[in-house]
Amino acid sequence: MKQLVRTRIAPSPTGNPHVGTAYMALFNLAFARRNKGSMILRIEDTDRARSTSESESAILDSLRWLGIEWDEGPDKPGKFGPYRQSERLEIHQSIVGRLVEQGDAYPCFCTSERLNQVRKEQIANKETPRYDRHCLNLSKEEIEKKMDRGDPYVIRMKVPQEGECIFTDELRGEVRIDWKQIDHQVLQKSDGYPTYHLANVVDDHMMEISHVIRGEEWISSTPKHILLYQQLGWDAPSFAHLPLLRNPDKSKLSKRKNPTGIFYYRDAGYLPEVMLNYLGMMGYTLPDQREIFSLDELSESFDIKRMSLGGPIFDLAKLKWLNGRYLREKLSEDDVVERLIQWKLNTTKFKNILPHALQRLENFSDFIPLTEFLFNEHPEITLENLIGKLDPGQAAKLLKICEWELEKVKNWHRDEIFCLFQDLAKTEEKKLKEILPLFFQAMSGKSISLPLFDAMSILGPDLVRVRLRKALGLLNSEGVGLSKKGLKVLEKEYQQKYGNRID
RNA sequence: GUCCCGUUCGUCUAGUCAGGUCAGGACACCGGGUUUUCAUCCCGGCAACAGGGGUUCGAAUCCCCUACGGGACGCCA
Repeated sequence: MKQLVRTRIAPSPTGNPHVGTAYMALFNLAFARRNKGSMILRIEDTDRARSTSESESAILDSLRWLGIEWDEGPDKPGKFGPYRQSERLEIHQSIVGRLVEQGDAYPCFCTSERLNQVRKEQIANKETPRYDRHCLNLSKEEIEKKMDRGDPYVIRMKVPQEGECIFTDELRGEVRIDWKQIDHQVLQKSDGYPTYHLANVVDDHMMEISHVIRGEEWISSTPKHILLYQQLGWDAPSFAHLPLLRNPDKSKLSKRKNPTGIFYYRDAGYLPEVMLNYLGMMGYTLPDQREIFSLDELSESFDIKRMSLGGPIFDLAKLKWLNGRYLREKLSEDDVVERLIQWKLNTTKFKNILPHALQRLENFSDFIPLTEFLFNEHPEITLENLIGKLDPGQAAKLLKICEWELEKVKNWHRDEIFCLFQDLAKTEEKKLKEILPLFFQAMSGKSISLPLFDAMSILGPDLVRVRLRKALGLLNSEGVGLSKKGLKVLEKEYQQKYGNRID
């Protein structure tokens, strides 16, 4: 009797929906459909500090926009819920309790300061950073004493000292990793929430996931997961690790180097079915090698063994070409009109824009030139206009700081952006008026345009980030940007003045 | 640094499992044609089996080593 195929995607709601998530979702879905199984969407929100419900709904929206459908999820109750890990806390804690009782896990009272110190020393001694098992052999009395005192603690897993973990990756075959390489991973944090490793094993088991299809980045922690399955007496699912999408420099796709937000592509005017089609040709070809295909066509013949394992570079040029082909081959003219309206040429969007444009209009024909940059993926900018009266180095610095600061914006609204610029000007000891032309240019390529903060809020974080980066790129290519050294210096300075970066 | 994974045109890839066609297609690029411009479209061109050893009559394909690239090494996922 063949086991029912159940796959899952497990995004963590900690930021902008990422094309990598869509990439994994696509193949999980294709695999599930091909095998008449189901795909589950599970929200991995065990990081209480970073998870937000805005991000969660953004992820759901972005996947829906792409046409990715799940059979069970937080919005689609099924037999195996809840589908949000934060709502499964009791389950996770009881399993952790069981592991402790069995002697497969133990409490650890080490402070993060101590851990950092140990890690530092290990790196200095050229050792592999790893938990030194300081708390492994605490006596019952000691543990009780510390707990009674209310000392914060985590629960760590116990890992064999000898031998190796051997598991089969569906795509790569046998993988062997020495248990010595595996750290005594934290299973439960001091706030009582499980870590990914614990929660994902427990939930995959309880949700009867048959195939774990995830990114290559997880290979090295798979032994931890296998061990947990063993300790809990559960059968492990099959594992298939897909290659990671890459930047043009071959590093793992990151928003610092590439637009990685799903909404970037939506807002820049790409069709969702093109995104899926394009993602589908990253690491995969249909047996007949056709290049234009729908999700259904992909699913119909999908064979995971056909995945190629080299990390594919996400190439905007080919994506653009593909989108062009859909526009002129797959859609009728009526369709295109309809989709164009859906995109930005609609009343809602115009109503959004008009208040900021109205004072600057004399007749209708002013509207398009004035707002053109809101509809343009890449407005043209020139070095001279960009810099204006600023010193080029200063301009580069401001753009970079702004890019970093913008990452901290929680609610992408005019007012918050305004505050950010006020602080920026103050901290850099400039008048707001002095620094704004730079950003007008970076956003619109013009000096006559809409109010900056409103324009930025309409553009959204993804398009804004790319524009800032493009301006920075222009400075660099003209040899007046930030050098590598300059960037390092700036980073330090930034940290002092603005605090840590997040990205 | 340690471990793991990977490597076919600049890019996405076919071919690898079952060794035997000048290594095929697509993007990009270059050239030509159609088009009042541009784009589309059509035709053509450039361009790769990372390197070295084996096994074999024969290796992109099987084995080993090296190099290079990537990933992991968090109370992130």
